[in-house]
Amino acid sequence: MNAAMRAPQPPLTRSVEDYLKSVFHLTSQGGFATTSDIAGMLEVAAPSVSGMMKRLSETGLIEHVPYRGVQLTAQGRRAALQMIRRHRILESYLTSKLGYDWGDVHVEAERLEHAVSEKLIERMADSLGEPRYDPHGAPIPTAAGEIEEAELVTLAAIAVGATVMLQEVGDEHPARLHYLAEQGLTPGVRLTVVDRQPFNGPTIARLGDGTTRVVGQELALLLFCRPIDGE
Amino acid sequence: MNAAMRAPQPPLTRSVEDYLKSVFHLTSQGGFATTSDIAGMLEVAAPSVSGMMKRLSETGLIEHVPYRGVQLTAQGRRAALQMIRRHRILESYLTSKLGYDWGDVHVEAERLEHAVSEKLIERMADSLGEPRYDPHGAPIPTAAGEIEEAELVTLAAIAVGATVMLQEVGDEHPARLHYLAEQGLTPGVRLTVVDRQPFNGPTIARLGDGTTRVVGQELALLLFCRPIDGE
DNA sequence: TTTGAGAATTAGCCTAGCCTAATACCCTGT
DNA sequence: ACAGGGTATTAGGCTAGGCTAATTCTCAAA
Repeated sequence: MNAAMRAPQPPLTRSVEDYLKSVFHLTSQGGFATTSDIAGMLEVAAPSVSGMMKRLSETGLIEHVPYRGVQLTAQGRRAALQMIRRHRILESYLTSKLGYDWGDVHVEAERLEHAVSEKLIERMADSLGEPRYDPHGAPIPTAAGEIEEAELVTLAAIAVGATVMLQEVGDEHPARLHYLAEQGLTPGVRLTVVDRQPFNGPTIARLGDGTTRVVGQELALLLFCRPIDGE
Repeated sequence: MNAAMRAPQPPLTRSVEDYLKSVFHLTSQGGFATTSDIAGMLEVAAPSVSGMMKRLSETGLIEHVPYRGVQLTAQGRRAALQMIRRHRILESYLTSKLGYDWGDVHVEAERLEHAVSEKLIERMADSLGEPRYDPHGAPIPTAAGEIEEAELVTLAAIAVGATVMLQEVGDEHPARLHYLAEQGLTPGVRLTVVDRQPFNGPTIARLGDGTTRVVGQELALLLFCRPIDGE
C-alpha cells in the first residue's frame, strides 16, 4: 500500500506541470533527475527545486531520494505524458494549420499547453488525423499515455561510412532550427557520414541528393538518427 | 502630467487581465465600475478587489475614485480591448475550425486568452478572414483597438408589434445557449414581437418562418436586438 | 582516512493574490 | 440633522512559488 493515498486531486499548477515535464525528460534514459539538472532546465534556483520536490513527493507525483534525485511515480508519469502530448499536438497543429515555422512552435506551445483542455487537444489531434510525430520528429504520446521509445543516436556518434535516417531534432532553439531547415536537415532525410574531423570537429554528411553538409558538433548532437537496416 | 509615468511595462498577469476585462464590461455603458460589481463578476471577495484596484491605479491602468469606483485609463482600455479581441477571435476560431458548439467556446476561450501570443491571434483571425463578430454576435475589436459600438435593446424591452433583428446573445451560460440554439434564436434572425405577458412575463415572438417562440424574461434579457429600419 | 569541493537542503525572506474580520465612509429615510 | 444599513477599505493572515545565504551531505582524491 503506497504512502500517497488516492486523494481528490486538485488540478496541477503550471509550475507543477513544468517540473513534471522536466523530470520526465531528464529521466528518459533511466536513473534519477538531479536537483541542479532540473534547476538548469527550468531556469530557477536550486532551492526552489528542493522545495518543489518536497511538495511533489508529498502529493505522490515523484519519488524523492534525498541528495540523490527524483523519479516520477506512475501518477507523475501519466501527468507528464499528458503534458507532452499536449505540447506536441499543439506544435503539430500550429505548424500544419496555422503556418507556423518549426522554429517558432516550441515557445508558443510551451504557454498553451497549460491552458488547453483535453477536449481541445483531442479535437486538434482529430483534425490532424492523429499524428504520431511532432514537427521535430518527436513521438506524440497517445491519449492513453503510451509513447514510442526509439533508440536513436546523435549524428555526432555515427561512424564514418554509415548511412542513417534523421529521425528527430532537438526542438528548443528557433535560430538553430531555422538554420537546420535551410540546410535541409529535417526529419526523414537520409544521411551518409562521409567524414569527421578529430577533436570533436564537424561531421561531414552526404544527403540523398548527393550534396554534402558540414555539421558542427553542437548541431550534430541535436540530430537524432536511426541506423538504416542493412548497414 | 500624469502620476503614472510611462514605465517599462511588465507583462500583465492573468488576474490583472481578468480585472481589466471586468472593468471594461462594467463601464461599457459609461460611469464607474464598483468594487462589489467587480467582485461579483470575478467571484472574489470585495477586499481582494480593493487591493487590486490600488495596484492597478498605481500602474496607471485604472482611475480609482475611493468609495466611488473605477474606470479604465486609455492604457487600461487598450489592454482590455486586446483581451476581448483575443477572447472573441478564439471563440470564433474554435467554432469555425474545430467544431465547437457556441455554448462551450466561452469557457475554453477564457483560459486560452491568457496564453496565446499576439501572433497566434492574428494568424487565427487571418485564417478566419478577419471576422467582425464572434459566434454570439459580439463585435470583435480590431488589432488596432477599435470596437464597434451598437445601440442594442434587449428583446424584453421591444414593443409589441415591432420587428427587430437579433444581433447579439449574452455568451456566458452553455445551457442557455444550447437552448437558444435549439429554438433557432441565434444572431441574424428576424423577430416580430407579437405579444408580451404582464408582470415581467414572457415575450411571444414570431420568426421569419412564421413559427413563434415564447421567451421568458430571463432569456429575453440576453437577446440584444437592433430595430429594423422602417418600423 | 581524512578532507574539501560541489551538490543538496534548510532557513528565512519576498511578491502576487486570495481570504476573513474589523473599521471607515456614504447616503437615504426619518 | 442624523442614525443606520450597506458598501468600501484597512488590517492581518495564508499559500504558491520564487530568491539568497547558511548549512549539511556526498564522494573522490590525497
